[in-house]
Amino acid sequence: MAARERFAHYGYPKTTIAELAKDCAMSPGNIYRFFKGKIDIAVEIARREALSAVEVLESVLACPHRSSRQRLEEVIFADLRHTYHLLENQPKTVELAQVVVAERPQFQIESLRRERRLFQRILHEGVACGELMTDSVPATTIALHAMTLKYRYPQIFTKQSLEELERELAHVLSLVMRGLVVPKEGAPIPATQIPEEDASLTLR
Amino acid sequence: MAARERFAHYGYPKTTIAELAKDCAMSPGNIYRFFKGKIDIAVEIARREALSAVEVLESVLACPHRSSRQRLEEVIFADLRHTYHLLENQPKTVELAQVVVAERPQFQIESLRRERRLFQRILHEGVACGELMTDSVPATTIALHAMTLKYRYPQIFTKQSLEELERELAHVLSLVMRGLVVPKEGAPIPATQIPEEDASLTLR
DNA sequence: CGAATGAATATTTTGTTGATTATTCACCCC
DNA sequence: GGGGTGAATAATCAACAAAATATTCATTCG
Repeated sequence: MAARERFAHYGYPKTTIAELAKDCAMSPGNIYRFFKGKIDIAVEIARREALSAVEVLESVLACPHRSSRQRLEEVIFADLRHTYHLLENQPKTVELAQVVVAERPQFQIESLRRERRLFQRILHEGVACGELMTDSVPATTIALHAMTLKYRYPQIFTKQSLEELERELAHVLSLVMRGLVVPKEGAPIPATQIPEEDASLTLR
Repeated sequence: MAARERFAHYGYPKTTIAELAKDCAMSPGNIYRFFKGKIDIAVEIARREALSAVEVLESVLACPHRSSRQRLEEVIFADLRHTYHLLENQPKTVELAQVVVAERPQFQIESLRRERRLFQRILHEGVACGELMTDSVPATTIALHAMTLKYRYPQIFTKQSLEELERELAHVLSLVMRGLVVPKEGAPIPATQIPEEDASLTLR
């Protein structure tokens, strides 16, 4: 359904079923053979959006020559940048997401769960190869996810710039990594560096 | 102005200046000799509320026989419990706070700053007595504050119970303390225990 | 004259109505 | 008969009027 452009351009409430039907060369009534209601169209669009965003993040896992710490950090930074740019450049898409979450709370829960699973996978890997240490991977996953919540919903509380948020996130990660990373032969655990903005991770 | 009861009972929008004036045995016009507008009355109430809340938290600092870690943890837990109970039992007070923040964003910024200062004081102390270690107290303060943001605005994103939030917070603190606490003679850093709910810290 | 009033005015909220839009469904076409 | 239509109906939104309320200020009071 390429008519998601309409939502992105005119916004969810201002887009009518009649218009959508016309785009698809259908009658309004026929739309309801594919979707139970208008909101379900939005849900489907948001679902694809969310899946593709996670897929992009997963590409970080595929990169070789990266420590688990780096992977974790890059995923979290990429996430911050992605939602930040969305908020700035695609306000209508954000509005769509808000409508979906308001109407279908389950949607958000599942999105967050997907993201946590990504964290958990990286943590597992890191523990398995002796790079990270933790008593309990699931508990640490939840903690890590909760600690970085602010960077998943930036600009909701504070109106900070991306640069400020990145600097702050670097401090947060430095602190948490000191309790997570296995030190190398007495050397202190280095502070987190803000990674390069990777076009392939933030584009769209 | 004891007529704050009205806001707490009927809510900010449903309380009229005329009622407030009657409570004070005044004419409506005379209120404006004391407050610039209706919102300023709410600001004053919220300000006192916020100050007394911080004062209560500061009483934790006065307690002897407590490590810096314990103090930090107790302040954060007390904060979570305080706002959680407020949200449950005093919805009108929370509404008041939201109105104030919406109208006067500066108010929230200053409340957060006060709280951060409290964190910073504890951190300083801990570093001074060799109990905690960090490169930079200010940076760590900001990081700690950001990491615990979820527990300062509970139930806004998720609808978790207080018990869940406390368990989660304990994991978060365990993780961060491993990077913050100076280990004692090779012994591992213990996990965070959920402190007793101290009536003097959560009452009202 | 400063403190206070309360009627006058400005602003915000509430309620109502008409129009727009979502959804259903009896009916048509291939 | 399955896939589709579009008029009929229900739900929602937008615009406007009426009512309630915040704020001002000329006037009074002590």
